[in-house]
Amino acid sequence: MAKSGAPSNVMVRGGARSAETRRLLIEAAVDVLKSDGYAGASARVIAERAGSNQGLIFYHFGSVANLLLAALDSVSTARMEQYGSSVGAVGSATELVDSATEIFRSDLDAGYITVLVEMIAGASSTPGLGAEVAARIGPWKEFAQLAIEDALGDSPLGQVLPSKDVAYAIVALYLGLEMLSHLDGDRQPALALFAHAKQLAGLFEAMTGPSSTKET
Amino acid sequence: MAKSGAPSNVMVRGGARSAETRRLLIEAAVDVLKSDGYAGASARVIAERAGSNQGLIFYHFGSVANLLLAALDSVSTARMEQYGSSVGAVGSATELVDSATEIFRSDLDAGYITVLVEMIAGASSTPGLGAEVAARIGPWKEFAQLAIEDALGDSPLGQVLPSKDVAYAIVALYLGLEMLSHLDGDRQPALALFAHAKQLAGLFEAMTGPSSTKET
DNA sequence: GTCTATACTTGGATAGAC
DNA sequence: GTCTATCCAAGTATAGAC
Repeated sequence: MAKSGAPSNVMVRGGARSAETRRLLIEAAVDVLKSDGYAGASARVIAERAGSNQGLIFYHFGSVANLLLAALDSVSTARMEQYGSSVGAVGSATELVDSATEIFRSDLDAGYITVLVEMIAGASSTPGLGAEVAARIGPWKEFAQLAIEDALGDSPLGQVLPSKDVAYAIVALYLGLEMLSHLDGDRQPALALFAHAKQLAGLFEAMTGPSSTKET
Repeated sequence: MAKSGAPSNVMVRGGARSAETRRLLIEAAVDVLKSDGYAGASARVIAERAGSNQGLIFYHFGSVANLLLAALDSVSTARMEQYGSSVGAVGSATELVDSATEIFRSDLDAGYITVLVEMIAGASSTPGLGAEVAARIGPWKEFAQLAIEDALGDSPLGQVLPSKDVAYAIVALYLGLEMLSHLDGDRQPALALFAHAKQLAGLFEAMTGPSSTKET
């Protein structure tokens, strides 16, 4: 039963050729999600952008939805690898805002949040997809929560606001800001908000005194 | 040239029968956007839910996208009529949060924000749709801005934070919270946030003194 | 003027070629 | 094992019936 035949439902096949094809398709899927959204992400369009045949999508991933989930995974992984290190470096509210600003700007330019938004919104149209997407947002929330706890954990504000709820809000805000920025083709208003947030953070730190910052 | 014939690109036709068909189609379009999202909102699906013929969509609206825009207009209008009166009644930060909470809960149940989210996310896939949707978000931003100015206009916080930027953030947050709530099928985390916001508003009012509330 | 039947296009999925 | 040619369903749009 070892080397036997017909493509099963379970993905991930052996050959190096296969891996390369998969990589190209995932890359193209991410690209199409960014430019044409979920509704425009058909097997044909994705395959064409990958310079590949549309049938391969069903061979390698079983369905378009599965490929799109793989694309979301790819983006999530890339993002976490990119930012995972910068979490620990945060020590105060202003630094947290600075870090968040940089991450948001970077995410916006890379189109990471676009992919996430399109997958969330698109999930409504494909039965079963919602749960899969929901499961993949966990890391995004956890990442935000970790950053918040690192920065505000033992400060007065940290006592009042549960980090989990705040993380939820931050992720929601990211999604919403992406949508509006993307729609208007103008990221300026969103970035202006981060500038205000930094002002507020500074104000808050001044009010509660320098002792509120974490010392390692 | 008065009573002449062939359906032009410009919509809105005369008869009462026509108006009724249009109404049914718009209603169905809103419904389908809520349940199946933009990607699932095809002419066939919408027409079937309206108990109507799919060809009528193209006769009355010229394209599916135009019908969906009409659906968005319908939702926007209904929402503004529903909440327009409650804006003036707000006099303090806590009242503003209370009002916002109620509006958010109502929006969530009615599916208004779902329609908006789907249209924004879906706009990526249809050329030209983005600009149309963007133009229709103006009122939502203005509504939020007006409410904020009413509540915070001459308070200390109102001096620091430009109402336009804050309104932008609020709308973005609404969109994001809707997406997450909708995806998880759980509105509890989002509503918990409003509870926290009320705490903060109360804290803020206590700090700045009762003089910061508006007197009419 | 309003609506239905039909034409044509694109999309998902697979049977079969290599 | 990997990929391509082909099938059928679903989509948009319109020509023509009422």
